[in-house]
Amino acid sequence: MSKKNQLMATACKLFAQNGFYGTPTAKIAKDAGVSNGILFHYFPTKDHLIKAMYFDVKDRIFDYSLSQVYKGATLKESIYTLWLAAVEWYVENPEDFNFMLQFESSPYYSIETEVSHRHTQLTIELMEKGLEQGVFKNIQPFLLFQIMMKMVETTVQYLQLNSELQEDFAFRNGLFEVAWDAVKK
Amino acid sequence: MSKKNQLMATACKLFAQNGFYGTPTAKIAKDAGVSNGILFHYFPTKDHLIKAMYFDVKDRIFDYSLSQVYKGATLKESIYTLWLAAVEWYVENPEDFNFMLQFESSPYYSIETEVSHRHTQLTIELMEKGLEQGVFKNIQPFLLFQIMMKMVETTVQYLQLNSELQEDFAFRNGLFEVAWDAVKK
DNA sequence: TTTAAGATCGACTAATCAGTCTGTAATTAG
DNA sequence: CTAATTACAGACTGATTAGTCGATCTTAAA
Repeated sequence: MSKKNQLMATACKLFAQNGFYGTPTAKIAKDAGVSNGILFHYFPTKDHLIKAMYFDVKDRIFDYSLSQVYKGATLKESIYTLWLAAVEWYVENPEDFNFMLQFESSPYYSIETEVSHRHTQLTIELMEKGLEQGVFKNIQPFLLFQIMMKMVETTVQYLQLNSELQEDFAFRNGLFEVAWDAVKK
Repeated sequence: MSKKNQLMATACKLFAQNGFYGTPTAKIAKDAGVSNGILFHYFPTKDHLIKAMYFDVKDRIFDYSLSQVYKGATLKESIYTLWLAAVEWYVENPEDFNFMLQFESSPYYSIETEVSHRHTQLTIELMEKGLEQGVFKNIQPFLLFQIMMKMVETTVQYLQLNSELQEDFAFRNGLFEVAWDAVKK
């Protein structure tokens, strides 16, 4: 792994443990096994690092999600696949999850950056399709997207607290149905 | 307002704007119009202040919620009232909302503190009642509680972005039905 | 009136930390 | 082979900031 990625991975872990506030750049560099200077070589400021990490996580989830969907899937299948991919990614990568949680409720986050990402756009397109087909309640597509994503959050958080359920497919499927029932007409 | 409350209110606003990280204690004291020293007279450390604020907000919401529920309400009515009270409180007090959002995804937060609060306990009791009556899907009461609370979050966030909907009762009711459809059998 | 306890102030400090700087290896290009 | 660019190290610093401290004021009890 490149030192840049090493730094981001270490930062992710430390941020999840101690928060942005409680994590000095020096410690990130030290734990990553690189020099202090190199951090600021790749990221002009700590804030740049944090923002870069956000896009990095988003990108990785998006790539994984795309690898899971298949052509010819029905609308519900596609949404299910995207939903589940997000859940599984976060269960496998809890640091990513905790980082995102923190980031999205911090002053760094803005809706614009969220909406601009391909992952969001793809999901919203699916929601629009569902609205056209009349399968969803009459709710703006972005809000539908938010509702589904919040259910991902809820699911992952619950799985973190009850790790014995992490292999339980039925449980996850059940929670997808909860999310689906929420938005379906 | 006492200086202690003055400090908490100011801290709430500043934390919402700049995050825990970006808000020095000196600025909190200055903006609150009190001395630096008095902050540490009431709160031994910045962390104590942050945790005290969490319980303060929780308490205030709980008091408000209780004032809204009435005896003889059906189960769904009670849950609706609690749900709506939370939404309205946060819409009226956006700093409280942003503070809680940040707090609950920070390392300060733990499930134990959440569960120990009367507000959580009351809501969970209602969920248990609903399970007995067979109106909910077969899901642990705490998870039911989480799902409802996440829908509060989603609703408030959306209302913050679309302030023209803040007076729209139909919209809020609609979103409660979304939440209800999610958990009902 | 005296006394004690808490409230309030603001200057001060010790430590921390984001970001700089200078110099050196490694890599790439010409 | 050489020049230039990029990767990397780690000591250093200026600014910031959490928390301290002693002094003064207020309140209320005794």
